[in-house]
Amino acid sequence: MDGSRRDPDRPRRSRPVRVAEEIKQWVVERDLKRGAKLPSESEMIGLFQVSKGTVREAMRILEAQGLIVTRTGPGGGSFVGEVSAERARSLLANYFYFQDLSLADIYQMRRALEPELAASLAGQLDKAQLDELQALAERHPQPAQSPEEEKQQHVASLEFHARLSELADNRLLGFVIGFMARILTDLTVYRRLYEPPNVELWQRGRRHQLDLVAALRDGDAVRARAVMASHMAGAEAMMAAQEAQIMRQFMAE
Amino acid sequence: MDGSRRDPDRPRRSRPVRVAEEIKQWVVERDLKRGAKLPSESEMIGLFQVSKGTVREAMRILEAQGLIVTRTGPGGGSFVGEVSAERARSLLANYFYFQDLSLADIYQMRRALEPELAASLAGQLDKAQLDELQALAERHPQPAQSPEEEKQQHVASLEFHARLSELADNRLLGFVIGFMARILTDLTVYRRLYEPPNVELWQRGRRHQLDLVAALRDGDAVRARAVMASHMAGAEAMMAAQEAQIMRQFMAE
DNA sequence: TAAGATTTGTTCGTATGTATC
DNA sequence: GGATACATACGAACAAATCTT
Repeated sequence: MDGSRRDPDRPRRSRPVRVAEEIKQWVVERDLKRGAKLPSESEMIGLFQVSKGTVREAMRILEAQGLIVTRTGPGGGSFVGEVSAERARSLLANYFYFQDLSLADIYQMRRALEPELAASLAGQLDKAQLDELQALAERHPQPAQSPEEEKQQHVASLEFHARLSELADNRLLGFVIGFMARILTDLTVYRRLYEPPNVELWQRGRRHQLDLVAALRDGDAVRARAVMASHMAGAEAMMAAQEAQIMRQFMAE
Repeated sequence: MDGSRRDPDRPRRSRPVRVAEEIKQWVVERDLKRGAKLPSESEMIGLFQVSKGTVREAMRILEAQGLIVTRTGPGGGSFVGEVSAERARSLLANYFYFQDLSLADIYQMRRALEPELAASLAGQLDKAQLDELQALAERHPQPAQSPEEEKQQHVASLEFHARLSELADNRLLGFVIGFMARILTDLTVYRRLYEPPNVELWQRGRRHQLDLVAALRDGDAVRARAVMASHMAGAEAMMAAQEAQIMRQFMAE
């Protein structure tokens, strides 16, 4: 009887992967914070009794996950590096590359979450933040003259939502909304989305953003929520005309 | 004048990282699907004119992101591998390790999303799925006798929500809810969460799950949404007693 | 069962690049 | 500019896993 036979479904983890896990644990155990220095390559070789190549593969694994950053030169080495929101979005986008998301799916989420964000932001922002949002909303006062301009304006509108998401106190709520804004932006930039410019709906959208900033300024959560809900309903109607579109792209880092 | 000076803020990307990006693009350009074979190590060496070590580091990067899997032996090599939901959750958890999420944040999201999921599932499930959910809800008919048992029951309850999330047609909605269920499960298992067993609230939660399955069976979206909303309100009250808890752990793969 | 073929896995020695002092 | 301390990259050799015969 050999109890140590491994499950053939779960392939044997290679040494670099195991070393990466050990390093991760090594960091967690010591509760190292962002910027803390990890042992050097040669120290790792001694610590884990593996060759340089194996250590380097392990480091690349951690680096790909955004957990460490590496610098050359004296005083260089590997350091604990906070995973950036941008990297997290990229890694998550890889997952949805295979998932056949539709625009309807995204708008179902936005309908549920964006009003919540709007309400939670009322009365929480300082003047500079409110002014910045207002400036974003006030760009492109004129209706688009060409499909290209239309595209730009739509990206700008999504930027408004992305900025809003960064201000969220609830980082999970902010991340999910920012993630959706990014997907929609990529779709707008790389694909032709919103082909038929709909001037009237566009104007309503712009109006909504300005109304929202006003409500946030007044600290009126109820109105902020209502305005955003109405905005989402309008945007969704804009989508309804579009075919169900599939996300199918690796998104660059 | 040297126009090719690089920005010192954005460190030079190492060769393995660049090769990984090229391979990724190589795959996207050819629209390779899950299971498609990539060039062998030796072919990569020729293709990108780099050493074996560099190729291997590049492969580890892609592997860490879940984009490829690798097998040894004849017929082995690297293959396009769909990113699993489990891996996506792990990678995202790495991000939130640094983000100071509170239980209040998670429950704000659940309040907004779980009722939406419940409503969208009404009338969409077959008998086997409904029976499975019912079986999950019917576990632990008796109130917990010990803190340990209490913990087990709470994990089981979260399993109900996790299973529900897998059934979602909207993969983004399902993923986010599943992610939260996982975080809460980890917190329950690794930390002492819900220390004071509250029998009454627990019973209400169990009742809600059974009511929800019944509503789903009837295809009654309105009732499903209402039941879930009530369930979330109850669960949140359960949380209110708890201190604001911080997520602070790398979550294992 | 055993041998051979194929492909990834791991090590080591050496050389080069890069940033600091 | 030179010395120093790191990571980066290469190439050759050997080990291990796995499929075929």
